[in-house]
Amino acid sequence: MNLKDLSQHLGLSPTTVSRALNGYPEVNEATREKVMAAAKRHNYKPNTRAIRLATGRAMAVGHVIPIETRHEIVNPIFADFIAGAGETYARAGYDLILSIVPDGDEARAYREMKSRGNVDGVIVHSPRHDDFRIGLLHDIAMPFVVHGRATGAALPYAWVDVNNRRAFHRATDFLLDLGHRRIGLINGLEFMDFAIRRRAGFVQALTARGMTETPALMRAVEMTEANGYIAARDMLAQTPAPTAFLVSSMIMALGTRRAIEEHGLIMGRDISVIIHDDDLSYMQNGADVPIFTATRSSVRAAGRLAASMLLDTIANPTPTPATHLLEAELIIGQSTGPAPNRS
Amino acid sequence: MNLKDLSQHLGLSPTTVSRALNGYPEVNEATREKVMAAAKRHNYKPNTRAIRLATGRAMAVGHVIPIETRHEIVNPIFADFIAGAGETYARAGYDLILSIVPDGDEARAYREMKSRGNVDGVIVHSPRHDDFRIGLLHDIAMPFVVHGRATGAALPYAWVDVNNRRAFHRATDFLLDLGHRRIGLINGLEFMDFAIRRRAGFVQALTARGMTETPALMRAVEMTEANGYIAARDMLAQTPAPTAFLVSSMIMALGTRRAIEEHGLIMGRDISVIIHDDDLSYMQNGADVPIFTATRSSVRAAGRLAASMLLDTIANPTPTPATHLLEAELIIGQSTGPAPNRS
DNA sequence: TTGAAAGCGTTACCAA
DNA sequence: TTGGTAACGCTTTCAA
Repeated sequence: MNLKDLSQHLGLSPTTVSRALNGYPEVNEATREKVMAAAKRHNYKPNTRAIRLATGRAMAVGHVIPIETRHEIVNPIFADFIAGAGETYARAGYDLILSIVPDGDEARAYREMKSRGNVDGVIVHSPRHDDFRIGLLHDIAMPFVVHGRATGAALPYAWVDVNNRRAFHRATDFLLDLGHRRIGLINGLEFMDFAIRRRAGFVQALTARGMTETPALMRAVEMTEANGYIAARDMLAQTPAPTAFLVSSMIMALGTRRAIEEHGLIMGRDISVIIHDDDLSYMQNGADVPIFTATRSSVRAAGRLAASMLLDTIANPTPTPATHLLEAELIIGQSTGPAPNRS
Repeated sequence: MNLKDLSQHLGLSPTTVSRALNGYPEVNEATREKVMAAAKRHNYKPNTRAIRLATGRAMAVGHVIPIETRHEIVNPIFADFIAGAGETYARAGYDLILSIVPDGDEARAYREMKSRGNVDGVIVHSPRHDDFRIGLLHDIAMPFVVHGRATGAALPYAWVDVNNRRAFHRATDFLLDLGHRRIGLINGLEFMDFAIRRRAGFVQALTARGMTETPALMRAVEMTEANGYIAARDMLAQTPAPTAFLVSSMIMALGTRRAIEEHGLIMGRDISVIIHDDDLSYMQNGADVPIFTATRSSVRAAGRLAASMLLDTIANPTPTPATHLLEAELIIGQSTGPAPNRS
């Protein structure tokens, strides 16, 4: 059943039927109702391919996940975020195109998206510091919203981000309140924007209490289980050892836990650990709080927000990009106790 | 730059240019070369929207992730699998459309995809036992490949699956070889196909050694951290307690670990744990082996395989669906030791 | 308020 | 081997 069929059934022209269905004001209300009813009755769905060609819009948004091909780093697909964005797209009749792009030819990939015209805009994930994609997308006039921030970018751009700085400030405060004085920071590599912000929050919290950061208790490493292990192991070997850890990802925390156990300590009893991870799709909502404390944001809501910002931009391009900083939600597990009385 | 522009530049008809570019045999080689050169020079990319309408193909594949809306269960987005599939699509010029579908109106969603014509086929994720989607997709003539299996389905269908039964058989064997005699199975709910197969493998391994399964040491629960905790806690409270656990997901294993620690035991020293999880995108490849043993498959390769099966089916529909059973790769962590000498 | 016709950028059929 | 023309299913402009 296509538009022509439907209009013939109704004894109307395709034009009128199209207008009725798309809510144009100039159509007679009686006609509109007849058309709507018939459309529903015959289960008419407009053909997306035809709409796309006729309107010149792709009715699709690309989510671009860059993957690091040189090393074994595969960036996560931000499941919660994307699920949230998907809700928004579905409501607006847009498709979500997931694009896994090897970092070697990202520029080519974006340009091709543009010239092939199969997306109206993109969400940029995993921004790096001063990310080149911002300039590129500007150049090719591809609407976009960044999931995260890219400090150092010369041009303004729209973004949605979790307040990483504040999250780490609060997490650090929390540990300081418990009496911890030697807190180890296990952070991601600091070419990633969020890693810089997280460290800043950590340091600020210490400074605010008249303390200074100890370089020996700070690591910035590739976020892998092995590196989480090494970082924690090395810090635990110091005298005095840290009494708490602040870990910048779930993956690294697996390694951190291993080091702690190898050291003969029990996490949450002998040593406190706070983990921050934005992609907690593998943990459940609500009651499923792990043994340690986790700081997290409403990632799904962030996805919805970013998506509607992008759709807005596509509909009416504005010179001043919108930005949204979301506060992370702090979740306290049961077993993160006070600082142990160890020297 | 579109086809018309390009053909005018060349002094040829759009028809000929199209044929030259698409490798039709009837075009003069000299002409073809001229056309190719001009296309490259002018950086001509055919407009996807037009191709789609003209050919009637969507040049896109849908990956449908059902989400459980009644409970808080959000099915994972199989990052590795999808990344693998994405590679295949990219090579073939297809888009990957990620579709998050609330389980309430899945049928509607599939029918709409069909009538709107924005995908040529779909990958079905997270099949349930006797999944209704197989019949549905058959009815609406939508090509599909299932990621997993749906035992009990009346119709034949194409699938790619990990050999869950064998994986659990081998994992159980491994523990038995270490001397364990009381092994707790913490499994997912058995309306999910893989959960049934995993239990079968576990039971078969016991049976093969003349042992019988102990119902008190087997749980089938919703795969959450909390349930992993409860299951393990309850089993540990029994006398005699299990000396090992076989856990059916990473999420549940977090809870299992918590229960073990609360019980005053150290995982890998006092008690062995094997975790099986197909979606290990958050662990890195290679050396990053956690403290416990993990059984995993080459999920990315499975995604590539499923994708090319689907593209084949789309290109030339065959009555006999292809099926592929992949062996899981067994990864041994350092600390899973022999059975403790506890009664 | 409705309709006819052109157009979107390709492919595909039929002639030449 | 090449070209003209219709077709894909809608939207949009222009007339009525």
